[in-house]
Amino acid sequence: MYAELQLDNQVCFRLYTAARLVTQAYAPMLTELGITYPQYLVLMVLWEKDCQPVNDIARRLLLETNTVTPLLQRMEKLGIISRKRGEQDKRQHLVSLTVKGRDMEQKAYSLIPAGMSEQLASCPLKLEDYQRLVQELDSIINTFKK
Amino acid sequence: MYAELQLDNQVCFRLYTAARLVTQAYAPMLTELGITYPQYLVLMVLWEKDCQPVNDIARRLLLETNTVTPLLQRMEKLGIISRKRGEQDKRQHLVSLTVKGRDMEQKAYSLIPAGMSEQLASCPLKLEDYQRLVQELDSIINTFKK
DNA sequence: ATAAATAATATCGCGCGCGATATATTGTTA
DNA sequence: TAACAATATATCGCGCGCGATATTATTTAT
Repeated sequence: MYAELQLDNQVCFRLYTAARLVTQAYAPMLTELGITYPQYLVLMVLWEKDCQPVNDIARRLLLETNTVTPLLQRMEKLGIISRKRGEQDKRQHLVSLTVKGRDMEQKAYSLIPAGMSEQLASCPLKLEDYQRLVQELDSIINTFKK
Repeated sequence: MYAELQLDNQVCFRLYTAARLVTQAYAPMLTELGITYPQYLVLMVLWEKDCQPVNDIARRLLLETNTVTPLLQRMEKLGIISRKRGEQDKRQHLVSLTVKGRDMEQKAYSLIPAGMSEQLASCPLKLEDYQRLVQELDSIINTFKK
């Protein structure tokens, strides 16, 4: 019985579980939008700045391009983004929002903050707790990112 | 530009990213053990209490049985667990460690705490920060678990 | 005791993540 | 400028997670 190997002492298990459960909490709203959580992340990146190469999106999300490329292909099939080859650098694929993808921002804004805050009503954490949590998570992310 | 839809304001994106990156940090040690992170979670559950039905393992990890069943099937092929039908309840599949699975605890103990603390050396978080983080994550997990 | 409801596990399909590898384009260097 | 290295993206294979559904065994109700 090594304390270091007990499930109840694992930070990583809690991160893994919390991430899964919170992502699941997004599902009802995202289903209404017709997308998944990783697709929603891509949309947030593009809502902030449209027309970005695959690499920039991947770097922003700290994902590999071999994860992002198929994600973008599925989003293209859904008609929410389009891809075109870069003009000065023909290796790049520039990813842009379609009208449908751009219009989804309004609907997301009307669904997601309200939907999440409703579900978070019973969570005992206060604003300052979330702020500290964000800083702690950023410390961990910065420690492990390449 | 809705602040609520900006990537930098998302707790969930940080949970998702931190979970991925910390799980990746386990990979070198787990590769040496020949297992994945979810398989390591199952082993921790069984090291604590051997011979459990699929449901108990799934509940402990807050996973669905349709995730755990194939995970256990792969672990059985690896020779680290065995499954047998319950005697009083023949619907159950009781999962037990093999000798190989039990012996992996020693090796895990020699590899993982040291390997992780080495990688965490550059992380600015202190013991009390981790303790608070654990409590905050537990609040979130308890809010969203069924 | 038999039918219906419930429970435990398994199967299927799909979307990630990611290591490994391939392809095409650009940059660099001899 | 020809060879080589580096870069951007894509493809492939596999292991999750999970919604939906199926199968088998147990429990409950009639």
